[in-house]
Amino acid sequence: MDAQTDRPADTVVVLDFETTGLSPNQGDRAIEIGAVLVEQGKVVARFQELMNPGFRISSFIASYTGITNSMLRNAPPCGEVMDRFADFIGDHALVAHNASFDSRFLDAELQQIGRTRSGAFACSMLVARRLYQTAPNHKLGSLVEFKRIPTDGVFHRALADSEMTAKLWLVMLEELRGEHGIDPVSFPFMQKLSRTAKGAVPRLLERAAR
DNA sequence: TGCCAGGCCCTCTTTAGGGCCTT
Repeated sequence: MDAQTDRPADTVVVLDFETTGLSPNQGDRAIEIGAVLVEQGKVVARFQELMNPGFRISSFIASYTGITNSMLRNAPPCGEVMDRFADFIGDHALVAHNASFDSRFLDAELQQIGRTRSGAFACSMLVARRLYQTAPNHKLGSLVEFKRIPTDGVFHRALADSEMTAKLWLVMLEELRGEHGIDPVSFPFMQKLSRTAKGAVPRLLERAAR
């Protein structure tokens, strides 16, 4: 397996942002980053830091995340945290639930400090939409419940959500290996699966099987 | 004052509209 072009899907950084809103283009900023480094299917490192966006967060965000203005008052600024986080992710492949959201914030925050990422993104939500077409919906919490993945009951905090996303990701990889006979599962295959029309998913899985 | 995300994906589609998902 080519280390650069065909990386294994079980060695990734799974990340999750809590933010002041939905769009960095509208001035929203990150307020917390959580991530786990997964190597060969095992969590080997964790990253979690609050960061001060430089303005007060709304009561909605405080209520939604449990992160308050007083918690952020003495937190380091976004740039300082993101510089450390960029070192944490290195050139690893990246995974997030609804990756288009987290990739926008990651790239916007890195741009603020003149850094970039090299790792490609995959989206656990898009893969889950293909694999679990009978799930009631594809919210992270619903999928965790659907797959009976144990949790500590914490939701909408960055590290907890990244841990749950990592567990969901590994469950999907295990099903692709065990039930569909695809081994090894490469990161590019997961990206391809996430972009395959739902009706064509069975044929893709069949072709990829041993 | 009024407006305000963006990408994916389905369908009563493709010269479009609206729900889902993330905070």
